[in-house]
Amino acid sequence: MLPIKMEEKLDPRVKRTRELLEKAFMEVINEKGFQTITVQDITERAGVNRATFYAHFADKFALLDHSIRQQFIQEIDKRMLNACHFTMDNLRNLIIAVCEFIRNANSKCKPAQSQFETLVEAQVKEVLYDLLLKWLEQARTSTEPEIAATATSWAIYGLALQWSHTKKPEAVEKFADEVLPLIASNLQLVEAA
Amino acid sequence: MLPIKMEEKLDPRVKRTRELLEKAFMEVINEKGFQTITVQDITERAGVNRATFYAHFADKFALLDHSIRQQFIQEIDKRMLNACHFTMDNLRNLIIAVCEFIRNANSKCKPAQSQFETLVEAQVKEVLYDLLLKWLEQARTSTEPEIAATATSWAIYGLALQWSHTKKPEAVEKFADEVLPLIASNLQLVEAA
DNA sequence: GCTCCATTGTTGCTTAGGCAACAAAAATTC
DNA sequence: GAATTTTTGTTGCCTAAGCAACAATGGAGC
Repeated sequence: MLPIKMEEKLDPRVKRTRELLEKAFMEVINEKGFQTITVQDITERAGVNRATFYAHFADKFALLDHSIRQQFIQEIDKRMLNACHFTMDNLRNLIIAVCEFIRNANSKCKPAQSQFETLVEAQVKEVLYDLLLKWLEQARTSTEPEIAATATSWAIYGLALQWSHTKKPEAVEKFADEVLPLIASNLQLVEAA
Repeated sequence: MLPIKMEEKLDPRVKRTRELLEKAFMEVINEKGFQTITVQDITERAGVNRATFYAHFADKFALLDHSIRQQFIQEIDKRMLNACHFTMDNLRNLIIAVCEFIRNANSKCKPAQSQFETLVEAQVKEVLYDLLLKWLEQARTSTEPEIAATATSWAIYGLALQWSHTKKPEAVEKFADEVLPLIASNLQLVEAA
């Protein structure tokens, strides 16, 4: 159950092809690095026609974007059994998910991948925004949901990034507890009767 | 490289679908047993449409046949790097492959699967026949290749089955060495200058 | 017996994927 | 820097897979 988009009953063939491409992409990228790989490398590994690749992604950069996004969504799924609505616990898990994701991204892509950081940031904030917006639309807020969602997504990412640079990884939960009230206040939620 | 049929450049989609069905079949069969599973179970697990199943197999029995055959072919592939032509070593490995395959089949399908033994026998002998025939057609024989291939395939299977009932599994290689001359004589090969 | 429900095969129609060929853009090589 | 190869996107045509609906079969339960 994806937290953002509910699975829109997409054609099994499409699902299969995307998964094959994503899987192959991760494999090949770990062997040769992003710069050197070609679309051919990916499609050959995936056992998918090259023309089919272009039916799904504009180029390998688009696949990279999509891949980052999917991995982050998976990170969320892993940590939040029910992300459909807001609870303090869900919010806490969400913060932890962002921290862990950034930490993994940094550790995996250490060499010369500061290029990736921008992409990661963009994807993560987008997913965060969508999820938070969904939560806020189901609740009462004292601000426009779009405003609160933007502020909160930026705040979460900024804090998580800072944490990943300074704090030790063991303290994720502690860190989450620390910033939870601050983040929550960004949501501008009004208590319901 | 399959030993029997050279890979006839079959459509990637066909290959994919068959593999998905085979994989799902093995999974489901290990969970519920062959009798109780339905075609739906298999196709749902595989993520393949039920109609597509029937485009490939007449029914679950046909898939069972195909599955047994494939597993035996895999057993051969595992043990024979180059099965394209006859050598004493290839023949020895072939004998070992049959022994191991029967042993595995018996150990896995202990309960109430004597029904399967007939199917296993049929498939194994068929694959053996095809492979031996290919070998013999590349060589000089003092008999019709079809005759020699039939006799040899039956002989190999019979001996392997007897071995699986009586001898201890450790002695596969020893057993193979023991029967190798006898089996080889069945091939009716004439030494080439 | 009977109904009810699940499963089976089959069918026509739609959609996604494979393939080959192409021109254009990058890289390589020399 | 010219020539050659590789890679890239794109296209039209063909085939395989998805889907929904159907009648038919076959149990399971009453």
